[in-house]
Parts: sequence; structure tokens; C-alpha cells
Amino acid sequence: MPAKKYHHGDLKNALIKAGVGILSKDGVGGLSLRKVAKKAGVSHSAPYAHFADKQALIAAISTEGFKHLYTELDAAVSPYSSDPRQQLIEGAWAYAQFATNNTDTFNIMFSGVLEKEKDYPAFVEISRKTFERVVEIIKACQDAGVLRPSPPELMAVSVWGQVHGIISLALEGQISHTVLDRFTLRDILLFALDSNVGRD
Amino acid sequence: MPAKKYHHGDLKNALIKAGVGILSKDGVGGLSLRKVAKKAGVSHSAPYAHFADKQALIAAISTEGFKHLYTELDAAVSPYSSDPRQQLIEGAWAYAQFATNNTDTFNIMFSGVLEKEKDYPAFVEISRKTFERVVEIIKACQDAGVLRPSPPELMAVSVWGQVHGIISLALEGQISHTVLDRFTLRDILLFALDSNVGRD
DNA sequence: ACCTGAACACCGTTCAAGT
DNA sequence: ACCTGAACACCGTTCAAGT
Repeated sequence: MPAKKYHHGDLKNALIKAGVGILSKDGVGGLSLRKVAKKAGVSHSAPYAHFADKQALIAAISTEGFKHLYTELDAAVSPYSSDPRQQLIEGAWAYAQFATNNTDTFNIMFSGVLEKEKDYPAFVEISRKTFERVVEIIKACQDAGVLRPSPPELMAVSVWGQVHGIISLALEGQISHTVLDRFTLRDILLFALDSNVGRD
Repeated sequence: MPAKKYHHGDLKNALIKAGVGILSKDGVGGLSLRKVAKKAGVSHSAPYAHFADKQALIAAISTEGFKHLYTELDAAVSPYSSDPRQQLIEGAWAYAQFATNNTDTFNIMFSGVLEKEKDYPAFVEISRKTFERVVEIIKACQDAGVLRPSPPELMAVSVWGQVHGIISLALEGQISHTVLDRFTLRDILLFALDSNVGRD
């Protein structure tokens, strides 16, 4: 059998994992390639054998984050295949949970830290796939009369944008205490979704 | 008359201005205290006479950004004192314009770069004031029957969140080409606002 | 193919010192 | 009060060299 490779054989994934760890411990500002290398037990220049530069590692971490988000979203929505309105609510809530439980990963995914996202095909692909999952939910809602007829992709951007924006403001501490004292984040999301879902 | 002070007498503001310049040229990742000092024509340690650390300079830049945003928002909305619906539309559009014309300032204001925003009273004050301006617009809309009755602050978070989220996703390159090929950012915002404004 | 160690040009921050 | 210059502990990135 092959003696275990130079190090543990899968440094690339070990670096991504170490990166996620550093990120959640020290935040976006505390994420450095040298710390990641140290945590993975290799020299500070070893990462360059697997990532072109720091941006490439960030892209890999963001891609993992998106995969995680997709999984959580899908798991939250799937049980309600016969109740589109509930899909919307639970999907939004799963998104909120992901953001609050993985704040720094969420920030790295959506806050301009990754500068040329189009250069990373895996990242583009999983974010496209996630958007398509949202579109599916929107279509189900429209078919059930829960959302008004309209181009589903347009409605998807509108609803996703709203959920995304409310959560972003919440993470940023930008939601006024006059609101937070009276409503939970879930209340706010439900209220916001109701605007789209229709009222009568 | 007093000989011009040690340098030009108002290094603090010169540093903020230099910071905004670096930011729009090199992005959030390219903003360093040493560059800012150099651009202002002082030694790399001079900024510490005016700012406790890099975060404090970032707070000052963010605060200036918020003041700018407030001014643009107010200017866009004020002409329509008799047309609340138009206030909503033009307010959202002013927000979008600010974000696209000052992407990096916008990112620094809303993307977790400023880590302890509560520690900077001027920042807290102007962001509070901006939110209150949004609430005013929302109230005018509710009084005119353009928005459904509800706690105005809650509606303000919902609508602001939506506008903020759509713009954030747009800046991040996260809006699908299947949408962007057919709709402008303004179209998307109008569609989104319509969800709240009511339909019949 | 995968990793190391020295090297370079940058950082943020501190501190003694100068006016 | 306001600023400088040396110093320290960090960065990202490159490159010759080792297995």
C-alpha cells in the first residue's frame, strides 16, 4: 500500500476545512493564508500548490458555503411538497438560520470579499443551482395561486432579495430596537413574505 | 494670523477624504492605513493621533457614507411630498444609485467590515436618522392607503430590506442573466415595490 | 507532484523622541 | 497637541531547492 502521501494526502480539502475554522473563529478580517497553512500543519507556502492565491481559497470556502446552504434550503422545503406557502416560509427561515449560524461564511459569500466570482466555475454553478431551487418554489406558489402570476425568475429575485436583505440588515445590527423589541426575526420575515403572498 | 498648523490643520478630515479615495480606487481589500497616510502626505503613524485604529477610520468613512446616502435619499424624496407612492419609488432608486456609484463605500457600510458599529456614536446616530426618514415615507404611504396598515417600523424594515437585498445581490453579481437580460435594475425594484404597494 | 525555507514588499500598531 | 522614525509581529506571494 502507498505510504501516506507527503502529508495526509488531501491537503486541498484540509485547507478548506481549516479555512472555515479560522473564519468562524477570527472572522473575515482574521482569515489569513498563513494561519490556514499553520492550522493544516504545513508550511506557509504549501497552499500555493493547491490554490493560485488567497482569493482562490476564499472561492473554495464560498463554494462549500453555497453547497451547505443549498442542502439546508432543500431539506427545509422538501417536506412541504403539497404546501407551497409553507415552502416559502420554511425556505426563508432556513436561509436565516444558515446566515446566523455561519455569519462569516455568509459574509464571505455575499459581501464583495470574493472579487471575481465569475472566475470560479464551481462557485457560479452552485449559486445558479441554488437560484433555480428558489425559482422552483416560486413556481409552485404561483401554480397554487399563492403568488401572483409574473415571470417566475423576476418574482424569485424579488422574494429572495427581500429575505436576503432583511437578514443582511439584521446581521449588520441595522434593524432598529423599536422593531426588535417587539418582533423576532421570524416575525419580520413572515410579515415581509405576506406582502408578496397576498392578503385579503 | 496663525501659521498653518503642523500640516494643513485638519489632518483628520484629510485622512477620511484620502480613505474614500483609496477605497474607490483599490476597493475594500486595498484600503490600508499606510496608503491613506501617504496619500494625505504624513508619516504612517500620524493617523494614530486622530484615530484609535483602522476600525475607527473605517467607522468615520462609513459615517460619511451614511450622511451622503441620507442627503441623496432626502433630495430624491422631498419633491414628491404629495405623492407617497413616488416617494417610495424615487427613494429606492436613490438608494440603488448610491450603491452603484459608491460600491465600496456601500460595502464598507453594510458588509460586516466595521466590526463593532455600536462603539461609534456618530455612525449609530446617522443610521438611526436614515431609518427614521424611511419610516416617514412609509407612514405617508400608509396614510394615503398606498401601503396596508401595519406598524410603520415593521413595514419600513420589510420594504427597506427588500430594496437593500435586491441591490446587494445585484452588486454581488448574484442576479441571474435570465432576469438581467429582460429587466433593468429599476424594473426589478419597481416590481418588488409593487408587491408591497398593493395590486388590484 | 508536493512541500520547505529564505526572501521581498507590504501591513497594523506601539513607542520614544522631536517641535 | 501633533507628527516622525525605528521597531515588532504579522501579511501575501515568489522562487530555488529538496523528495
